[in-house]
Amino acid sequence: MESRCENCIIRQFNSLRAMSKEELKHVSDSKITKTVKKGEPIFEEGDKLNGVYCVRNGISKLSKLSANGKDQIVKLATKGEVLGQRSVIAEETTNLSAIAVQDMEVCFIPKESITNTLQKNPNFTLEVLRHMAHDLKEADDVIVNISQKTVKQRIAEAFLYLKNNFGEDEEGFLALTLSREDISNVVGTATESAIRIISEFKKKGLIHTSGKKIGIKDERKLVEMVEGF
Amino acid sequence: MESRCENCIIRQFNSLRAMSKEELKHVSDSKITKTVKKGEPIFEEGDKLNGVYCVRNGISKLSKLSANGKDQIVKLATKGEVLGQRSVIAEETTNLSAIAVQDMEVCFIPKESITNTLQKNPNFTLEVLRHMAHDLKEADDVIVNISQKTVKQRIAEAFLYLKNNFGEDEEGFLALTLSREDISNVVGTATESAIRIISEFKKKGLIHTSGKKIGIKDERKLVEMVEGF
DNA sequence: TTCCAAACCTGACAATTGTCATAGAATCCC
DNA sequence: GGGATTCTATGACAATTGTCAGGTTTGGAA
Repeated sequence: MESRCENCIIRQFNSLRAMSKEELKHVSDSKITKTVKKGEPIFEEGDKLNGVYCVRNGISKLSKLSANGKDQIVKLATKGEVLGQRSVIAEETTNLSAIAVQDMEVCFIPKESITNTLQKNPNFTLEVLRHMAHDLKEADDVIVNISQKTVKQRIAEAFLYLKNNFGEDEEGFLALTLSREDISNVVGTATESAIRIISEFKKKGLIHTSGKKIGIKDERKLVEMVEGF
Repeated sequence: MESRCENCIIRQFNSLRAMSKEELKHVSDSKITKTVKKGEPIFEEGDKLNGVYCVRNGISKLSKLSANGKDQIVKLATKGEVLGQRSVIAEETTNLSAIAVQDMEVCFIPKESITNTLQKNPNFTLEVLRHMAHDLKEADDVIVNISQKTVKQRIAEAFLYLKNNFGEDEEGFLALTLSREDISNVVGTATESAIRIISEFKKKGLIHTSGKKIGIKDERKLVEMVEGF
């Protein structure tokens, strides 16, 4: 069991790689490793976070509750991503809930380690800034997609996204299995609509399913659908 | 005519305030002040930006073209905001177009001044980071609103937003007058739908209009509508 | 294994929204 | 000032999407 941040490979994927040896050591000494079971929250909307969570394993959905009682999933975060950064930097309660969609292993890093380094190590700050710039661009893309594409297109796009970002298992099913409700919360539609469209895709031979698992059968047609043909 | 950044009040509202005297001097020496007429672009989606633009006056819409040929307005930027930061930091072409919706005065700041300072002045970097964290949160909110609220609710919300952020003129009309098309691009709907709903609001006495100008008449009802009553 | 709850699925219908067509109003430019 | 162009407005209709109301299946706990 690898328990020192200095030796943690995950670090290479996020802004922690810009930390100095000493800073990392400090982080490692103060961090707490936690396991989170599927369905359990890491934190919830409105929480005041005392640190950030570095994802070592598993996948989390970041969602926000809307006035009508439905969750909107804003992002899916996987290994290497750091959750709660925005909230710690802005010194605000978090605007999102983070809930595990798979069993997870995360490292809690107290905010002092982060804020100290932010003030002293410009490379680290810049690295964090770059990550946030990337997130912001992705958020802009989501806005455009959600407002200008039909539900059908958004669902097709979601499947392609899942394949490209989380891959497939040996049998050709998407490695990340989401419930129909989660899918509908990603694309921002009613669960029934999502189910209906999934059935339609199955009938048309675009995908195949086995229980909750979904496999992509005709990627090209899905791409065409996303692009509006 | 105030032309030195050191003396520019606008600076107090953005991350430039975290710059040192010398850094500001350098920025001031290298900046170029431009005027942009209503309807003209400051930059367009896909441009490689050689710097950022600090808004001294006027308002710009930040938009992105979707596959179906419609623009989606992602943000309205006013006095004090810095445009193009994300793109310069991520060293990518810009993902958004910035077009003036009012006559504007902007200062172009070459990216070297920015990137140099980012590497040397952690306070500045942190300040930029805070601003971006704020933008990201706002983007999350937009995602939830657009996907979970009806067009009617989003239009009501847009009017309230315009009032709160840009104020009203002496006669009680919203100070920022947008075309019906821009309004529809803010809320992500067809222009005809936006027009229809505006007419409906007028009939119900929620707003009054005079040409393109729109004034809020019954703010409480609008708020209730946004919240789903 | 069996039972229960949760998740999935489908139909019927209504509400919302987009599209197309057309006409009037405002604005710009010569 | 007048004509062209763009913006606003409205009707009619179709397509999309949401809601409600049932079913069936699945998965996990007792």
